[in-house]
Amino acid sequence: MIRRKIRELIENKINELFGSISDLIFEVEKPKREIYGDYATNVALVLKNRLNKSPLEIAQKLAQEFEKETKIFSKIEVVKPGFINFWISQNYYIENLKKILEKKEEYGKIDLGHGKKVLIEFVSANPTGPLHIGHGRGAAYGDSLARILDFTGYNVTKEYYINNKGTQMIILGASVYLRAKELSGEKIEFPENYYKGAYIYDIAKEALKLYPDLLSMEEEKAIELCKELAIKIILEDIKNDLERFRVIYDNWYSETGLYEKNKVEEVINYLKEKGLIYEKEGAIWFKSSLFGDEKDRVIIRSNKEYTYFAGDIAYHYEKFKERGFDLCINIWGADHHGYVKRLKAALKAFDIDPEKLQIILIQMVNLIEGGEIKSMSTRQGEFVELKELLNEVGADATRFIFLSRSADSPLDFDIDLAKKQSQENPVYYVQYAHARICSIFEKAKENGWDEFNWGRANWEFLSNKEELDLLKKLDEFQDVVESASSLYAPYKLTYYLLELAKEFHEYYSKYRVLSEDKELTLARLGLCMGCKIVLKNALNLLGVSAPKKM
RNA sequence: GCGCCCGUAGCUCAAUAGGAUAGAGCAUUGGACUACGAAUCCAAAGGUUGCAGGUUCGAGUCCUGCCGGGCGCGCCA
Repeated sequence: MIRRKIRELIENKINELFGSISDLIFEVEKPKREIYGDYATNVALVLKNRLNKSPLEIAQKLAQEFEKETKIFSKIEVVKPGFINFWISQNYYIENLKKILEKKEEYGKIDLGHGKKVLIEFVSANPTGPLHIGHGRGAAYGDSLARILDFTGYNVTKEYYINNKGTQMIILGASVYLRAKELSGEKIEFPENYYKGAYIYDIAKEALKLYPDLLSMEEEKAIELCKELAIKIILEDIKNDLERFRVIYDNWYSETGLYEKNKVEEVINYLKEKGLIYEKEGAIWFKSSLFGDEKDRVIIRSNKEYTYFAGDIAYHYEKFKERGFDLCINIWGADHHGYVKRLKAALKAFDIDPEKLQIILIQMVNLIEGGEIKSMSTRQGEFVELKELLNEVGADATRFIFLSRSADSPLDFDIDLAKKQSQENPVYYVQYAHARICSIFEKAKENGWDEFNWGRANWEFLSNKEELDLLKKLDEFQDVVESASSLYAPYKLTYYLLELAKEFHEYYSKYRVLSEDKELTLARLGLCMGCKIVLKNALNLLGVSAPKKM
């Protein structure tokens, strides 16, 4: 938070001293080395060209002004090329601790979104099989991002788009139908492109139970029934897994619904009027190449089937033009990146600013088992299900691991390591810090503390280096929240948690919180409570629990 | 062939919109429990940031070209 304050202060002073300067981009950063202070800015270096003065001279002038702010700064220095280094007064950090104790679960909130309506669409796996490990990463990412954006003042809706239309669904139905035949003793030949997973048998059994005369029906009708049943069962299974993974959606949006409402037709007609549609070789094409796509795309195939893209155009048209979202965030697997340009092209055709659609591509997940990479394919029925991770690893460790990497980085999920409840598994390191603090408070109660009146605490007792470091770390939380939100980067919080937990564990092993000295104890308990609150708030943004005992 | 992502310590990854002497964890080695939970802590060691140029006060970060890896390039989703 102090970082934001310093930034504002700099902006104000520049205005006073040099007049308003447009598009000024400068940094307020935490230097890597302590000798450069708690924070530093490069603003004088950036201003050099604008003001045609030496950076040192500019820095000196600004520093003089900042020295007046004795409540915030304890020391200010101008160095070498023109950096200004700031040391923050302990008093500031104490005030921040008081704020934490007062705000509790509200601490760290910051209004970046100003109530902007944002839709986060994620997972959206086709209901052709259970969720696997790759979907899990998208689920953890999308849900955590939703929590972070909500925490930072956005009005967030979480949505799952169900692709329940098209050839894949027919194949799904036919797969079930064939398995039903097989189960009834018929000899079958199972085509290469059908769904081979074991779950298809389960659905087939269910179909036979529900429709005893299934196999004597007209085949087309039987497949249709199998399809409907399969979608229903698989979707329930998906919902169930996601719930166990603590991912709760606001909407489950059906693709077929778009067609029932004639949305797709409407949107295609609109494009037709604009002259962006043409017919070639029996198919209907959209001139996406006019809007930055590599080539035009088919939206209605020559067999009159709509492509997935057709539905997606209508879906996104509706998101912006009818449902009124200011920002839409789609979270896709990186293997879909080729699709980005055509969807943005569609938005441009509707005069929707393509920047309003943020597509976040998440790199693949490699499953490591026994030290080897296992390959996965839904069609072949070879994949590790999310369910398996939930059963064997648990939601907390699974989420933490998924959220420990930037989306750009492929993730190796070592299932053996994830299962271990040991130091190699970082989630426990963080949770343990929280549990330890809870345990201290339990002990304190045993020792006769029945209430903690922070208002009466004498914070001067927090005078060790480790205590000041912790106070600084707690203040930093607000900056981390801000960057996690504006960069769509939940992993920033994961790293922050590990750092905070580390500093707490160090402190814990070096100093005793509970002692005969009541005043010292109360101050240290206050610091512990601050850590507990921040740990819990940060964990909550990842959707990971903060246990009292482990 | 074209497009997107990536290349940092033995391994897995950070490095905050270009900042100062590139940091963690794991693994390795050696230490610390009769006091709030040892799922913890302390210490040691580990690097030509894939290669070569360029941009500037300053490059792991930006530009160009190579090398290596992943993923795409359908009237599939």
